[in-house]
Order: sequence, then structure tokens, then C-alpha cells
Amino acid sequence: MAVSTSSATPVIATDDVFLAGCPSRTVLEHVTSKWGLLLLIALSEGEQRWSTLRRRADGISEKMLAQTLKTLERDGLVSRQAQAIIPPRVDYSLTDRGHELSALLVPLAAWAIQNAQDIIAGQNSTAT
Amino acid sequence: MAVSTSSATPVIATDDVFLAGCPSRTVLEHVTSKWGLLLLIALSEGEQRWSTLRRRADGISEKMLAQTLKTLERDGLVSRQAQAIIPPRVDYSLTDRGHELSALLVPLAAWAIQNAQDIIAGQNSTAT
DNA sequence: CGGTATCCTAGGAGATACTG
DNA sequence: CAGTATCTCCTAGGATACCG
Repeated sequence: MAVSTSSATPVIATDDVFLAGCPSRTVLEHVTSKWGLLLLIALSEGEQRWSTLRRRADGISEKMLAQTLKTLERDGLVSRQAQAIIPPRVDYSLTDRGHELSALLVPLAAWAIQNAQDIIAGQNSTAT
Repeated sequence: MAVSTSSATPVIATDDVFLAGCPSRTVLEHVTSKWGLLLLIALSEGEQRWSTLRRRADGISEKMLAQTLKTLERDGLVSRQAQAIIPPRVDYSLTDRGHELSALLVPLAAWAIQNAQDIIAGQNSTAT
């Protein structure tokens, strides 16, 4: 009943990635998800069609492609342009916010590419 | 038999995040995993003990903490210093490579914090 | 072509209990 | 304190089939 503002449960908190259930964690998980990351990076190279993305993100299933694109669209990171023609044509591109984000993601991917060999190589140090 | 170097199967490929099964994807997934990301960012603030990390990464289970730290250590991103005392004390810190990486991750977290409110707010645009 | 709907399983992830 | 071991649950994610 008392105004226990200090020891109150951290309902949502202003913003701290470290707090469970905070929005930033959710967002972070969307954009750093396996396919989210890849699609954002792919789209950083420009607008692309569904089928192109599917080929680009090697190994992705149609389900995950649709699902991930929807999440990213919902998050306002990706924009979807459908044309009512036969056969259908749908293009996906980054929004401004998406571009802002991908600018952060691309260096990350570059880092991974540069360090991957080295990192994985050291995994089995039990070489003959 | 012929030197089909051009159309050869992409066994592992030099490095392309887009190719399934390539090392960079694996590394990227370690590093952008829910807890991996959080721990790397937490450690970017300096060496920390197990118990500190556990409290910091709100919601993490002991299992996931141990597992994630091991992966990061194996990847050469985190270093573990154990002291043979009672009670035990173990400190974790970033390696040089880990620091290099966290420099990329921190801005990402910052971006998430800044944009999260806005992004999540727009989720239920079907307001009454 | 660009999806959606359905089914199904591998393993990511939490809870608990125990140990050095 | 800093883990490990085990058990279970849940859902992310793949395969397939079908629709506009």
C-alpha cells in the first residue's frame, strides 16, 4: 500500500538491455536473430525480391523467410512493396531506421568473416 | 578430375556470411546469441566475477551462464581466471579479440535502447 | 511468384539438486 | 562461490502441401 517506488518490481524499466523483459532486449533479439541479421545485411545492399532474398540467405526456409521479414517489417526496419501483377512481384527494402541499424550490423559481419577462420581453427587444438 | 575450381562445391568457402555452414555464420551466432551478446557487453565494462555476471544478465540460468561463457572462452573472446581458494573466485574478462568485438556490439546495444520504445510502441497500432 | 497453413522434431533453455 | 548433472518443456525452425 505504501509508495514502495524504490523497491518496486521493475515493470518494464526505461531502457536497459540487461533487464529481462525490457523492450531493448526484444528488439535486440529480433535483429540479432540468425536470419534477421542476415536479411538486414542482405538488404543493406539494396532493395531485393523475395526470391532473391531466399537464395541469398542460404539455407533459409520459406517459413522463416516470411516470418523474419514480417517481424522486421513490424519493427519498422524493413519495408514491403507488393505489386498486384501476375506473376506477383514483391520487393523488400530497408527503412531509414533499418539503414541506421544495418550500418552497425555490416561491420559486425565483416568482423566475423575476418576472425572466423582463426576462431574455428583454434577449436580443436588437439591436432596430431 | 578436371580442375573444376570454378564450379566446385562450396565446401566451406573462404568466408561469406551468407553461405550456410560457413565459419563466420557460426561465430556470428555465438556472438549474437541472446546471452552471448549480453555477456560480451557486460564484460566490456571490465573484468567480472561469475556471480556478478549472473546478476547482471538478468534472467540467465546457471546452465546458460556456464555454457555461454565456455563457448565465448573457446572462441577466444573471453578469458577465465580461476583462483584456487576457498571460497572459489573466478574472474572473467575480454581478450583482445573480445574487446575488438565488443566495440562493435556496444553501439548496437545503444541503438536498441534508443529505438526500442519507439519500435515496440508501434506494434499494436490497432489502438482503440 | 510469393506467399500461408500444417505438421513434426531437434535441441535451446529453465528448474532443481548436488559437489569441490 | 562457482560450477556440473539431469530431467523436462517448449518453441524455434524445417519439410511439405497448397492457395491467390
